[in-house]
Amino acid sequence: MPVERPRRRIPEATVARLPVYLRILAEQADLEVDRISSDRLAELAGVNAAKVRKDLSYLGSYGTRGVGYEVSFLVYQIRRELGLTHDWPVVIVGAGNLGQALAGYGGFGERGFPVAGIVDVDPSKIGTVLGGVRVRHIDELAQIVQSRRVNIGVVATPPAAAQDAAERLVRAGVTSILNFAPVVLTVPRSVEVRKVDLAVELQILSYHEQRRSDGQLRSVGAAGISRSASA
Amino acid sequence: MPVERPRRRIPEATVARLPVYLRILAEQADLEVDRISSDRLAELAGVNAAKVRKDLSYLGSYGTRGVGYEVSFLVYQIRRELGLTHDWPVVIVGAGNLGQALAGYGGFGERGFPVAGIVDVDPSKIGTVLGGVRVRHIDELAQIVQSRRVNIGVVATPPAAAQDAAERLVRAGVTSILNFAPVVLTVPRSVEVRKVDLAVELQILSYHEQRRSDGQLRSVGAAGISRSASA
DNA sequence: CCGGCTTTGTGAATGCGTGCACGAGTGTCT
DNA sequence: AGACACTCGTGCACGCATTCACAAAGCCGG
Repeated sequence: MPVERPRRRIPEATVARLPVYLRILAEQADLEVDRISSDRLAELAGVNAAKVRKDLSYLGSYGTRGVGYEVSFLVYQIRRELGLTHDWPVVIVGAGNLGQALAGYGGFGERGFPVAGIVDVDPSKIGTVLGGVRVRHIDELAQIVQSRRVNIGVVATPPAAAQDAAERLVRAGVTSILNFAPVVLTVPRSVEVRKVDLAVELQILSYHEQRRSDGQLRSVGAAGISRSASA
Repeated sequence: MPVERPRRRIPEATVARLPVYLRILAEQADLEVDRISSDRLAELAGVNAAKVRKDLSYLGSYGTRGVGYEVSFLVYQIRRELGLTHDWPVVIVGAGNLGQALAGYGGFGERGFPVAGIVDVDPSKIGTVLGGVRVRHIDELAQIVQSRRVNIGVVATPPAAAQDAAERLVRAGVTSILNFAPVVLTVPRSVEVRKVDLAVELQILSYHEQRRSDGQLRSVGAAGISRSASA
């Protein structure tokens, strides 16, 4: 009876915000703040206060009316709900530019996602050490996944190799994939995929920039747009 | 009168998918495919065919009933709508692990987002060359933004420096920001911000993993889950 | 030129997410 | 003890996004 079951299924939109709340709450805890209102948390998270309350209500009624939420308790509850009570080792496929940066980025392990292994096909890369982890051959993937109980794989290969990487991960037993390659991965429905695509993000920004200038300036010299930009 | 005005405002969800369609269509064009149906495009993009048609209908009625869409024409229309008819130089703030990877990642310039500059505060990094671009001091930011007509800034600093970086970008005249730092940026409403947060993505995956194992296995040995993993 | 086949474009139904508004607790001060 | 100020939890209404389903439109073969 150590844990209560989550009352209901938590909406995806809420799941996506919980990590943000968690980070902010952890910061507040470091600042010795022990209680926080939905208003304040909303402000720090850049969202609406009602949304914060509704989001948190999915975890249970852990606030106190007239007072707010106890920071450390909320941190605990969110961590529990997100499954962050233990580490989730990850394996990175692709030791190129991006794979190296990911491995070198310390924040991974700190935040509960230690790099259990990095693999690549390129023999020249194998054996090099990135962020304290030795690059191994991709054929060792299954072995790593099984011995280290890895559930999450990261695809950091060139686009052409991404689908193959994903299939290898799935065959090895991985059930969640974070995909950095600009490719739509095809995987069994039971596997959860999230993608991070820089080009897509930039193109979305481009759309808004284009729209901004469209129907405004017709003059050719796109001079100083700056100024009047106060926070 | 060279362009028709976009008929209506395009929904954000659609804007986020257009880049995906665009990439796929460009690939198809390379494969000498000159016509494509919404069904096929939906399959390649991993979405519903009706959604593809509705999305494309926001650009105008560019399909032919009974036939499909002409690939090259669609590519042109989407590029135009996304504002990809010309380059958008970007400036990167932060030449650390991530900034270096971003600069080194060639795909940036190729896709219409050349790196106009990289800046950092750390004197030891200034002068080094990343991906063909020399790292300059952050005080030169405004000068770079203005002389190169930069509208898009990338924040690749440590968390503690991100807000300051964003403010400097805004003051320099940047109107869109892509934020890689795990921090909620506060900027004027007129500035568009998109964030890419690895920790958040991993924590979302963690949630689903946790949920998967919850209420299922009570046994300790989490053996081979693989097999039966066909696309 | 007609009938059948294909595929688009879109109205309508449904579902999901957001934000308001307010009742229901809680703490504080007199 | 009672009144007041504060803040949570949530019902409700609204708007956006997704999906279905079908009429409209184009192609082709005979």
